[in-house]
Amino acid sequence: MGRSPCCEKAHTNKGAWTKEEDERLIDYIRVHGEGCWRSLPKAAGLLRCGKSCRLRWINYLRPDLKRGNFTDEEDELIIKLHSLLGNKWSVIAGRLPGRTDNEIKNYWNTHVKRKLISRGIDPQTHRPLNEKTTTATTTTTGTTTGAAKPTANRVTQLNFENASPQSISEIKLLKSNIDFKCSKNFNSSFNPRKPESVEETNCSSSGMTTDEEQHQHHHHQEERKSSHENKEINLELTIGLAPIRSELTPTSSSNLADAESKLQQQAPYQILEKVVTRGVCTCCQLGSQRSELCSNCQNSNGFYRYY
DNA sequence: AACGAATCCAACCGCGCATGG
DNA sequence: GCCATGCGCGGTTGGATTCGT
Repeated sequence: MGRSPCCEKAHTNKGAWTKEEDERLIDYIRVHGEGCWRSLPKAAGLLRCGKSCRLRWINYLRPDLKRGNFTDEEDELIIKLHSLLGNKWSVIAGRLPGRTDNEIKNYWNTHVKRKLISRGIDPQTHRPLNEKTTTATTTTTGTTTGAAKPTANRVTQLNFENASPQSISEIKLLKSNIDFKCSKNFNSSFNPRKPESVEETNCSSSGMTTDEEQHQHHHHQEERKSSHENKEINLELTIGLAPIRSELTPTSSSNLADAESKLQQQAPYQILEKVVTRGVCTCCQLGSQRSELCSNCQNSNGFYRYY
């Protein structure tokens, strides 16, 4: 039952890394490159599990890491991206060169949360703390800095038992603007550590389901959920743009103006305005760690494709 | 100076996804 | 289609450090 352990724990070191271990790991990766983390420790002569090596490299040893305090610009960017993406630290990290998901996550929990609260903004919803948009009560435990409670759920469950019909319809409307992770293609293509798939699936129409298929899929999901959602909506906050994307994948430049105006209508995610007006495709904004823009996204009229 | 509280952050853990046999 | 495996992600932990009294 269950998966086999990632390594033989009895023979691995744990805890803080020594300088010697760091050097061994750096030397090995310098020669052989990243990857094959499972076999790396043995090959490099390290008594660590592969996961541990990977983490140490990604979060601490990578040469392109930027150390030191976050700038105000980085601060604001993190807040904006979090309002868009939620706790997708790796995606957010993809937009902050030299920063790791772990670093951003820690920074968020220790600094940014507090900053937002002091501004009267709910760090989870990015709405004013005293705003009552619905009578819904979230079951996510409100965590204060450094006092994270063990909530294994990655899904925000909302209880709508006491919600008014108007609130429920508002929520449904919002929900219809949100992709409930219904498109696996989109999800996997969002992985910043797989830029090739970003380009293949996001930046070209090939390899994607058609708009019609996506609508049907979405519709079926809606039907399945509809009998339950008055009481409890499973509001998966991970990615919020697939339906928008399907509308906005422009096939001609004439569609771009429509696309832009539609994007700007997505009121709950006003941050999109900024993404759009910056004139950079979301695939490059969010997905790719490469500094240059993906060529498939560029259009002759100066716009980029949005997803 | 001493002590407890608060904070920071590197590292660990467990789960989900992708992939290949 | 099923299963095993590897990797990556997000949540959490706990030791180290800083702060306040």
